[in-house]
Amino acid sequence: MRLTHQREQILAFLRSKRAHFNAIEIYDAVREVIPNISLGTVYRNLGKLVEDGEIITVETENRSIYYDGYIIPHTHFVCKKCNEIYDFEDEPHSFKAVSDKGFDVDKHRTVLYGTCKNCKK
Amino acid sequence: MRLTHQREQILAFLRSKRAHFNAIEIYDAVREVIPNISLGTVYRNLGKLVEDGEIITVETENRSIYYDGYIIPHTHFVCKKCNEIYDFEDEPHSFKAVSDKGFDVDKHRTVLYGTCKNCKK
DNA sequence: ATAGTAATAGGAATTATTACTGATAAGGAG
DNA sequence: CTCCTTATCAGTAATAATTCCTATTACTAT
Repeated sequence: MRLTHQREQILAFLRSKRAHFNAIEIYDAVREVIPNISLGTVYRNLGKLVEDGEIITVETENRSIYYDGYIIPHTHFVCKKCNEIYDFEDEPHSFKAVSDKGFDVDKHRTVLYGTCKNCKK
Repeated sequence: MRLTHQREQILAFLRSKRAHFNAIEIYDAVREVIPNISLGTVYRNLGKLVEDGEIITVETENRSIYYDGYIIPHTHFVCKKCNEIYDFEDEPHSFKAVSDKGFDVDKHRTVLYGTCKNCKK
C-alpha cells in the first residue's frame, strides 16, 4: 500500500481526533489541507484503510457509515437525540461461546442506543 | 396503528421465517400475496413496525438494512463469505456499566463478523 | 351516504457510495 | 538522480437504497 499524501492526511485526521466521522465530514476536514481532493479518493482510501485494519467502521441507524481511528476494541453508544457517538470500554463478549460452536470471529461491533448523559438534563 | 392488509402481510412474513431480510426481499415476498403493493409502502410499514417494536433491524456492513421479526434480544453473526446472518443467545452485556455512568440504554446491537461453520468446510 | 382522516400506489427525488477514465505521482530498479 | 511501472488521483457518471410527493383509495364516525 502506497503512502500517498491523500491517504496520509485522511489517516492523520482520524488519528488526531477521538471521535467518529462519516465520509463527507472527513472529506471536508481533509480539504482544508488538500483543497482539491476528490470525494471518491476519500471513499477509496477509507475502504483500503479499513481493509488494512488501520481504522474501523461504526454502523449506526442512519444511512451513512462512520469511521474511527481508534482501533482498540470498544463499544459504541449512539444517542438518539444528539446522535453523538460515545466510546466505552469493552466487556467480555460472547466470542468464546460462538467460536466454540465452530464459528470464526474476526471482529465484532457492539452498538448501544439510547439517551446520553447530556441529553437527559 | 391501523392493521392494514399490507402491514399484516409484511409482519406475517417476517414472523413466519426465522431469518433476516432486506426491504427488497420483503417486497418480493409480499408481492406474491399482494401483487401491486408498492416498495414505498413496504418501507413505510417497516419503519412503523420498528418504531412500534414489532420488529427489529440489523445493520450489517453492506449498505442495506435487514429486518428481523424475532425481537427477543440476541446477537447476530454475519458470515463474510456467504453473508448469512446467524442468531446467537445474548450474553450479559455492558449495559449496567454504561447506565451506571448516566446513559439510558434503550436497545443494543451486537454483530460479530467472521466465517461461519459451513463456509469453514 | 358523506365528510374527514389516514394509508396506499406509483413514481420522482435524494443521499450515500461505487465505477470509470485519462492524467499524475509514489517507489523501486538501474 | 532518472526512468519506468503501476497504483492512485481528480472529476464525473452511474448505481443502489431509501425517502418524499401527489393523487387516489379505504375506513370511521357522523
